[in-house]
Amino acid sequence: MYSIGLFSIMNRVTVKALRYYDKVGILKPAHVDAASGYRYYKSTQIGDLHHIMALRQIGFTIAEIEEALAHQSAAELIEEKRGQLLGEMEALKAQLAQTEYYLSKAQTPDIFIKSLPGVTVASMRLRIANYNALFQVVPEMGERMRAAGCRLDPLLYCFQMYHDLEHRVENIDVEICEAVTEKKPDANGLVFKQVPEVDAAACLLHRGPYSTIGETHAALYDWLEHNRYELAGPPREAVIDGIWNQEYERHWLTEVQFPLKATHSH
Amino acid sequence: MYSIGLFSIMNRVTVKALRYYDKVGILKPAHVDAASGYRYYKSTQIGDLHHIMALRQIGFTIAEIEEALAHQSAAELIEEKRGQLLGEMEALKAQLAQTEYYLSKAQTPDIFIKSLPGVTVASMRLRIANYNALFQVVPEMGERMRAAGCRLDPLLYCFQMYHDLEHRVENIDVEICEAVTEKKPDANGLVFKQVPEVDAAACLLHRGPYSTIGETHAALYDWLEHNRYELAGPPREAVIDGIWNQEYERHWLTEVQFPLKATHSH
DNA sequence: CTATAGGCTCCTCTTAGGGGAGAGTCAAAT
DNA sequence: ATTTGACTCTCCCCTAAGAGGAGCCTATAG
Repeated sequence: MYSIGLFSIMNRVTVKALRYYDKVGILKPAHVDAASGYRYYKSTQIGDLHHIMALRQIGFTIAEIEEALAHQSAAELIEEKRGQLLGEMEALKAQLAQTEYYLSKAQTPDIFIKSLPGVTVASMRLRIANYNALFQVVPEMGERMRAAGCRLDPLLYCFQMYHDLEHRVENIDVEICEAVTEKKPDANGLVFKQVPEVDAAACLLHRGPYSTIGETHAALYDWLEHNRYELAGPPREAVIDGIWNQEYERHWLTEVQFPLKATHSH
Repeated sequence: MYSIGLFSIMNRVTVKALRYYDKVGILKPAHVDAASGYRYYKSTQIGDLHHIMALRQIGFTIAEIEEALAHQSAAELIEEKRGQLLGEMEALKAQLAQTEYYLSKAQTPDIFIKSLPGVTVASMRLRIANYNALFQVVPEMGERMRAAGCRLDPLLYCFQMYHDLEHRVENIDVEICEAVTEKKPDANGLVFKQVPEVDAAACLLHRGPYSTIGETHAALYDWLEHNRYELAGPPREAVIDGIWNQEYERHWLTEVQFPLKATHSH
């Protein structure tokens, strides 16, 4: 019989941990003195402790250890843990790629991966000569929507999707979408539809005029490559602040969004 | 100005998180209504939030983000984070190798990596014909120690080190060590010395008689290979329960300890 | 017999928020 | 003007696996 301190030193496990394992019930001392409350361990318990520590070292939580001890067949639990570990590994690799990207660019992190909501939109898809044409088309679309009796969703998610397979500055295939509260019958060039949710999109804010938005797109394309992601849908530009809102172009704000799917690593 | 709910939806960050960022001071709302306490955010704060979320996504803690925001030069913090991530990656790889080892052996985890304490020992190094000779040598060593006036360390760490370069069953180069409270002058074959601490050793319990201890050694050698570790010193056997203690051989208990160093990966 | 080392319980603290209670507030519809 | 329902507020408790420490009790060596 060993006192807790001796058992702790023998096995290089802290006294705190041994008391905790007692409390949660995965390793109860062989004997507890009724009068003093002192815990005493037997040498046969060294094996039990080894087992617990071995499981801890492959990443089992205490609850999982409890289950493993009860169930007696650890194999499927280990298989499951292996799956978890592989998942964590992927996440770590992605983070590592990101750090390396920002270090190589000597840039402060500004690309944020988030999901995009599914929304009901009024949309118009058309081919425009260049970016400036948007300033004419968008207000006109607003007119038509008012005429159709649409109400904007308070979410205020208005964006353009670019359907060309690469970034263009002329003759652009663009779809303008504005979130609305409900669908109306298609009319006057307006098409109402449901844009599905996107699980993950890399988002980068663009500040300033439209003329330089190509740089922001380029930065995201560059990022895609370094981080082993692929585009999973047309790039979007979500308009946040613009001409109707801010007098100076340098205060304009647009979020460029690239829907993602992971490149199969290996 | 956006209410917290709208700002939350726009950026796909929970309201709880925004309140938390307010509380810890990394993102204070542009305006807080004095009467109602309502938080209002401006569109310029979207950029700040993006920055925070980008840092979070590469693994920065809130405290590190605070520092990054204050210091303004994120590069060295990112470099540091990269180092941390690489460390975590190594740990994960080790865990993964372990899970795969146990799955391949259809074995329940029982190998426990721990450090070994540095101790002052009385030692005798000699060549013995076979394992059984230990039962003669060890008690004799006890006699000599008593004669020399040694006192055993209450730690009770008594072990043999095997200096042969591979496991042997005959003509064994063994060093018997028993932890003592203080050094005495060397005499009568006893050598007093300091055994240094070992950072990491793979430990596996052997139950039962000495005759089968070779299997336990073999299991550890096998484990070494699968887990890309190398032996960093002579294997040890730490005696826990033995003939002086337990009548039946099947109750004997010995911990086999393999000092480790990591194989340089890749 | 006493000093001291070791053991006991109980409390708080750690991350980054999540869940919920109870109360107050805002904006649209009546 | 009022109602209603959706939002928002603060406050409290919860997480995992112990670490750190306070205050008190006990085992053991001299």
